[in-house]
Amino acid sequence: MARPRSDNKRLAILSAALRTIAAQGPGAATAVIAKAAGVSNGSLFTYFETKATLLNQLYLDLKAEMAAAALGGLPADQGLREQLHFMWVHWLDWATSCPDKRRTLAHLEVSEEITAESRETAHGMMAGVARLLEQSREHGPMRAVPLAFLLALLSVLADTTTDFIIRDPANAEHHREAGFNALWRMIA
Amino acid sequence: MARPRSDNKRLAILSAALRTIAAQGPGAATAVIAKAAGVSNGSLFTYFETKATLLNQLYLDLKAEMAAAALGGLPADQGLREQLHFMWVHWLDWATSCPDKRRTLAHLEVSEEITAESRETAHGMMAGVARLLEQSREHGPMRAVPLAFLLALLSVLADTTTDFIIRDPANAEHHREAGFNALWRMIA
Amino acid sequence: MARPRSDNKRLAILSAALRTIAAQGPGAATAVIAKAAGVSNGSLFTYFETKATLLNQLYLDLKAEMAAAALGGLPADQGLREQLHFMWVHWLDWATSCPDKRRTLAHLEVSEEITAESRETAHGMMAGVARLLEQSREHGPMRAVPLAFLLALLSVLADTTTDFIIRDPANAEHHREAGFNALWRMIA
Amino acid sequence: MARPRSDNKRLAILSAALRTIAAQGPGAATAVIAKAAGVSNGSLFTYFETKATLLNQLYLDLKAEMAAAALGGLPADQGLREQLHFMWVHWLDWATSCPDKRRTLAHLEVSEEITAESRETAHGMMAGVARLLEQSREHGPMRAVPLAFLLALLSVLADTTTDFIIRDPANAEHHREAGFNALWRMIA
DNA sequence: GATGAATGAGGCTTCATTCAT
DNA sequence: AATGAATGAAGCCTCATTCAT
Repeated sequence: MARPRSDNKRLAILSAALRTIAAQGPGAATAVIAKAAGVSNGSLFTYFETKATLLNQLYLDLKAEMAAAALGGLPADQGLREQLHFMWVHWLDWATSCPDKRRTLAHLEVSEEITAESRETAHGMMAGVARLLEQSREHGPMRAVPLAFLLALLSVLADTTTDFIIRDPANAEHHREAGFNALWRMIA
Repeated sequence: MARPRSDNKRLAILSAALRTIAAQGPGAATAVIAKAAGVSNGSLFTYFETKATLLNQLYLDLKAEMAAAALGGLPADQGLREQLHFMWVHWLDWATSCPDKRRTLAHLEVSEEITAESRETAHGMMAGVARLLEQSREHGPMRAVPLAFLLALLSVLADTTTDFIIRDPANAEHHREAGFNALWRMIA
Repeated sequence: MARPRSDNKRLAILSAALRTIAAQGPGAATAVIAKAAGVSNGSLFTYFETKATLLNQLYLDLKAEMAAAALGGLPADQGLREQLHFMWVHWLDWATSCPDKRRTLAHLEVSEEITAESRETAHGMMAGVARLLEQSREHGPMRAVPLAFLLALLSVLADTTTDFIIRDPANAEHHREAGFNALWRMIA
Repeated sequence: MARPRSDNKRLAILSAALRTIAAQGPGAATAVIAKAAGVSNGSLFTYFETKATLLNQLYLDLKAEMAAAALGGLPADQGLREQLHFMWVHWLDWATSCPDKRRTLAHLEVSEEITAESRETAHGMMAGVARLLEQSREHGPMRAVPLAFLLALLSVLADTTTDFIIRDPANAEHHREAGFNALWRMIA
């Protein structure tokens, strides 16, 4: 099977999967996703060999988008705290402004269908974040723990903070800063 | 009087569900769970009206067990930091010593099948932890954030730390303390 | 298995079956019937070897009761038309006053579970009605058709008339007489 | 364009349902019907959303066919008695020549699965018969009873007569005329 | 005998994937 | 390549009947 031609269709499927999974979880039927994409039942399988393939791709796309949002435009000329704060703000902005993406990502993160390889790749996308973290903690109390540990902590902190912002958007900025300060106290 | 409903069997089903879901996720077939419990296909449904019922029950049991582990034997006569540390240690001990329970709980936590009511009940089980947290942060930098936020942070910190201990058991104690110190820096 | 002792229980089951089947059709679960009878699940099967046995017994009981209602107190000293009218009135009275019995009988009449033998036996219960019919049509236009045909016609006439009485009870007497007159015109 | 939904297959399923239900009643398993239709288990559900849908469709089809048989080619230029007789003959011809259809229709008529709407629609198909009946009874003894009552009587008369023809086909014509004469005496 | 738990064969329906058009 | 019908393996749950207590 050659590479299918229409990139549009491929993207439509990915986007439909995003919306559908946000609403129904990863158990959403491929037929439903296809219909949401305006594409036939069977076409889905010319673009993605398998439902798992689609899920993994979606996972990687979302992770990449999230990483890009977090890392884009980092003010390299400023202090570490400012850079980390910048990243934090953009990460949370992304997460709170696309609740579907966040929700779907949360679903996929715990899905059995996502392969170890995908998780590996996704991990790599956060290299920039990791680097920033590495520098930030260099002289701090967590200078000796595995970096991966720190990264995981950052991730769940961001996630939890996002939850609270979504639940109580009136105090978005307040929660955001509280979360960041907690993070900074932890590592620096 | 007829054969009484056997508590053993009930527990066997719960335990089989635990093991099976740890391995296959909440999508595990009831038939598989039944067989793992050494019970007939239909018997499962005399003990649990529905698959969802079983899942919710399992969720509540695990939560209760976790809360009990975390809160049992709290040294009320010691300082807050000591008490919180005590809780932290016992919580992580429980989580690292029953990886299946932890894994299953993680699965259920994000499952669509768990009702709001169950989550509510589970939340109530953590009241003791919440109280401890409340006192610990009373004069600290997070004295103004919603307690629920703090509780959530504690929970994901514990979870993440557990992950690292399981992945690298040789340094269990080290990770455990690193996690606790991070927590304490955050809140106190 | 010896003859079980409690006739009460046997009757309770029969009566529960009557009510339950009226409401849910012959597909009603034996467990439901047992519970309605205030009897255990398994007891039902010490009184009736099989669900089919129960259904057939119920069928026969209802048929017998209906026949008895129709034939009881027949004024043997009066004319044929009067006797047939008497029977007609009592038949319809019975049918309209116990809608559950009628409904259940209708269900059983078309059930696959009722054996040919039961139908035979039930047929025999209508011998009195048949005799009356035989005499009534003796010199009429239907003197040559099989008696069974006539009996069947009488039966469906009565049934249909009952339907209309139940649907429009305000004109019960009117429908009843219209039905009888139609019958009489047909046969005499 | 994909393989179009095959009318053949649809009809095969309907026909298999007809045969299977005639033999086993409306409790017949969808799997059995599918196999009888030479179709996969799941295909049945691409043609009929639900077992109930299939049953209702079958009911309507049979009713329509029966009505068409009864009303087709009505000699409008002849007297009422002749027209009614014509209808009677054709109705009975249809019923006796397709015993399966008749049997299945009888089963469906009393099934819980047939919706009120289907019954309504089916009722409408008999409008032609109703009209004929209306005219026939206009000056007769039943001129005052509800037309629906008459229609019901006609229906059970036809049904009962069919039974006897099937049971004793040697005297088909005889039974047929006896039935018709009884009907005519009743209404005209 | 009475009870109700235990059994396991189906029943209906969904769904990922394949295949004819 | 696109379509959507076809497939059949599960999945959850029901239920008549049996059996331990």
